[in-house]
Amino acid sequence: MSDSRIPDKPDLAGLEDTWNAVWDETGIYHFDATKTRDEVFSIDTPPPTVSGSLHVGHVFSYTHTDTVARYQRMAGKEVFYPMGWDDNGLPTERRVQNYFGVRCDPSLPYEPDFTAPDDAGDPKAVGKRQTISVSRPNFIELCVQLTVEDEKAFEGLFRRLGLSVDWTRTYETINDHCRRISQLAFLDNLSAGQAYQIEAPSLWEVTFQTAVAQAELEDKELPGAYHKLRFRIVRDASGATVESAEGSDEPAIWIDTTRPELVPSCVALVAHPDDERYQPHFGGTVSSPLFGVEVPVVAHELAQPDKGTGIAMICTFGDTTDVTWWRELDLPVRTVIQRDGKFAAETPEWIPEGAATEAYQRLAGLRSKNAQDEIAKMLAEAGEMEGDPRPITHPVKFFEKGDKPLEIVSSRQWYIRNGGRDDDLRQALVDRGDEMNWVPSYMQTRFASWIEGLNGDWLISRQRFFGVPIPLWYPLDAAGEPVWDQPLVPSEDQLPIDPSTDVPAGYDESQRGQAGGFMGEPDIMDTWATSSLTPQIATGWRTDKDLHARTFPMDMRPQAHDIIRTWLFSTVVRAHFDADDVPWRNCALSGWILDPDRKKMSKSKGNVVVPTELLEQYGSDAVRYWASSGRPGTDTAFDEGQMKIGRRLSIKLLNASKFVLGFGDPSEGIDPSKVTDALDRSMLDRLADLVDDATTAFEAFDYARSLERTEAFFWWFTDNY
RNA sequence: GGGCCGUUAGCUCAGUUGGCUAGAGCGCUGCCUUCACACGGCAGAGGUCACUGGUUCAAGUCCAGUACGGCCCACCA
Repeated sequence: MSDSRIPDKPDLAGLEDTWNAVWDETGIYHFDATKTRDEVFSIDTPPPTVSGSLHVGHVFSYTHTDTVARYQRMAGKEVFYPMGWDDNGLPTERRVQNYFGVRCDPSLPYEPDFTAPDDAGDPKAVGKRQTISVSRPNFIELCVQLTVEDEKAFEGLFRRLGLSVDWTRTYETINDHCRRISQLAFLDNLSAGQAYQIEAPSLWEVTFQTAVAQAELEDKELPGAYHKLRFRIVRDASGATVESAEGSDEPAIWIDTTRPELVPSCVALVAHPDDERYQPHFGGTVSSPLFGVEVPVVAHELAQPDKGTGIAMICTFGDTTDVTWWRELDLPVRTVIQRDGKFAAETPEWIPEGAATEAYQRLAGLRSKNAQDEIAKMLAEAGEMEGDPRPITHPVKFFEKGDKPLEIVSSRQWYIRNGGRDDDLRQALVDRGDEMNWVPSYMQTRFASWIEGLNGDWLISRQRFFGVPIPLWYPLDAAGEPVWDQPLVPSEDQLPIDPSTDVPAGYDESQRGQAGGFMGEPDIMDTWATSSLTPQIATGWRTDKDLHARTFPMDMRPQAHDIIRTWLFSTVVRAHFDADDVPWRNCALSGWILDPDRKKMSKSKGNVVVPTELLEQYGSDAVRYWASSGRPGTDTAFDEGQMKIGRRLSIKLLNASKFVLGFGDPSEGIDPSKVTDALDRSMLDRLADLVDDATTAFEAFDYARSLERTEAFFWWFTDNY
């Protein structure tokens, strides 16, 4: 250190560029792949979604991880710190569609010479131009083409923020490597019996027309209404026909339902076995209003005597309880709502001809909401509904990215076992939580309670077009029907494949869709099916055994607490199967950035604060200072005041450094044991305590505590020493 | 309905196994253009530690309960 490096007037401006250039030239953050596992600290960095832009929340949580990375490096560890970009999923799919004016059609063949339209990216062209259909491989190419620009911008911002990432180690979740790992892991799961397909009722999004998983659900409080409907009693428990007594009302059971439109798919009425009001009717039958379909009255302990009239109609399927009842009581399937969310045009075969069919035809083609209004009218006209519907609000299940209530339809889907239907596996996964250190510790409770509350396996197939394809084909029998249970599996060296354009061994393209030929699996995998493999992707599982051995299980997974049930849990499931181990030793959960606009400064600001502006205005160190003041797992208010303080602290630090360096060249070295002045020794003691304190804090991933202590010491040092 | 977290100065928050008159920063008041720093320094005002009980020589800290705020989960009749 020479005096010429000490400026007369220390200034923050340009520090980021200066040091980024040095870091780049020296490759100081490049991973040294010769270090052994115990010398390495490896980080499973969350890949941000590259559609859209980074926001202050990213700056916040990625800074936390970076402080830990830098601490570990100072503590002597070789830090493995890669970065991924997530370009799977609906947001990217939509963005590619709009940007290029294309639509993914897996039935089309790959066109190697396809180029994007000239007006790609032109906002004026959106919605006006003719949509071009392209094959899935072409669509993926366009996605990569579009996201590479975003990735550059993201990388630029992260570099400016000072993240000590190894920028030579990046991945995109849709690239060949990730598709390969994703398909490889799936095929492993398949051969181990951990992945399976089944035709079963599952939650269905009618807008996107795809199945969704339990982890992607969200409850919304919606207005609804109880409709009290009459089911006439047909037979008693002995099977004898029940006649109405002379002059009195026909004997009937009244039920309350919020979904009267599902009366045509009613398969039974259910009440609690202990409910004395309905015990006499168990084993008997009733006739559904309007449609006159005779259904049994059954008993099941899930029925709640205090809800509605205490007896419910079971429809296939109105809600997840219906699925349970249908399965456990061995009831038939009578589906009326199709995958597009509309009532089937054809009158179902179980509905009698005549008035019942006429009634059904008034519902045919309608969506649930309209059908509900229509049937309420009919029920009222027919005198089958008592009084008016009684408005209530109730929770309704939605896909977290959807805007229509989910329906339940029966379809063939792929699942990965996750303990939802297997107590031993469930317990094994809960126990994996004990093998990991949780920061903050109470987050483990969320992990465990999510697993304990699972009610089915992980549904990974999606009826979408963009994503990592399920790497299978099916032979077609002589009648041209797929033989689902004999999938054609690609070999490992073929991966990644796209069954919509690639051909299984022993077949040629001309046999696609032909009797005696083959068909590709049409579904893709859920984005989490790939994201759950980020440790495997980053560490070179099955592709770079040497690197994998030096970095896996990883040391740290930083992530937000809202995706414990999705990303964190699914990653644990995958590592449990793939490695019989945990994916990482430490889970560091970060909190949210609370929007200050909600509190007070919404209009006064007017414009959205983007991270680049913050970094310009306050400097990276100041923004990092603010981020680091948010304690692990704690939601933190966006606070420019903290950034101002951070900026002052940074300047103070530069000036104090200048002052200290003015005393001479510190590289001469000072032996602390030779310091005799009481004042000096006192300061050094205090410093040693601080180092202990900060080290302890960082070992526990508590960067905020470390900052607080260090800052306090620094002010004491400059003021008093 | 079940569970988790929180409630300390006007604001944002520290307070680690219970232990000296409860701390910091911001903001506020007053003073200081001292040669590292006015992007600074010094001094000061400001708190029934949500509430109620309990354990203890001693409780912001432990226990029980209550209230309020937030989050997660739950079978939509």
